[in-house]
Amino acid sequence: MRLSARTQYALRAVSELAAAPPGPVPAERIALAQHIPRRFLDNILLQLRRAGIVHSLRGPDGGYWLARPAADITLADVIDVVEGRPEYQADYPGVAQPLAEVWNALREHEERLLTEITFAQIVRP
Amino acid sequence: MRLSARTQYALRAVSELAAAPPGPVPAERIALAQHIPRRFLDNILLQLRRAGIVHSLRGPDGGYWLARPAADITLADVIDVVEGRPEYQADYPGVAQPLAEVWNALREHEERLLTEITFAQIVRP
DNA sequence: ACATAGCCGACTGATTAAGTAGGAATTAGG
DNA sequence: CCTAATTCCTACTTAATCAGTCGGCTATGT
Repeated sequence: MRLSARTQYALRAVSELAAAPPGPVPAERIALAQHIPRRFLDNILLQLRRAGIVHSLRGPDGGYWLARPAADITLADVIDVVEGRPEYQADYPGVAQPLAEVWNALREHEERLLTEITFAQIVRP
Repeated sequence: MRLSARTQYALRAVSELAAAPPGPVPAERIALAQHIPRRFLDNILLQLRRAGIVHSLRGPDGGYWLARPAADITLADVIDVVEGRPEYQADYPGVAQPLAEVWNALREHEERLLTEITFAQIVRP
């Protein structure tokens, strides 16, 4: 379960939005709260917006907020956007073939967890 | 659960050794059976030998074999050698803190599976 | 108008991944 | 001893990915 810094930042940013009271949260606030490099965060939030995870508003009192209720956004939703769907295929010849089933089992377990946990659960443990 | 090509090759090579009758198996044979670039495989087998996973013998009729019974070598044993132990640490401020526990849960499940499955199980499913 | 935000593509420097190259050392058989 | 098979070892190369950074533009509320 390797997650890039970018992905972890994205998850933390969304957590921050999920925990915030309604209304736009400026990127600056998120950056400070989660110790994320400001410019990099911009970049990530842009990606999340394009994917429809968050909405945004420019100008004073602008910022970002969740496009859906936190209970409807799973960890997998965010990871998929930032990390991209992993193409998995196994060409394991002969005796090594059973290895592929181990990866499948692991991947499924991972998938199940990540699609079950929402940000509502994260911010209210 | 991201595994580098190197790691997957290592696991497949060990599987091949686990499935072979007693006696040295030349790298060439493994490379052919598993479609692994020959030189690269050399490299990997060297690492496995240094880690004490396999033994080797040079010269004609030389090759590699498992240092221990296949039932005593787990997937984790090989992965740890090739991939190196992952340093995990989480500095998840504030509301994002619960994320860390999700990673822990995933990592533990992964760990459990990988340390339980041996190459004896892989080659005799 | 002005300050405060987000929007956007391009760029950079460091690290890792995936092999390759060239040859030296060892072993068995004749 | 000679030869062929095979492992051993260091170093190199090439491409991709990662983790940001930069410069400037655009929208919005007061």
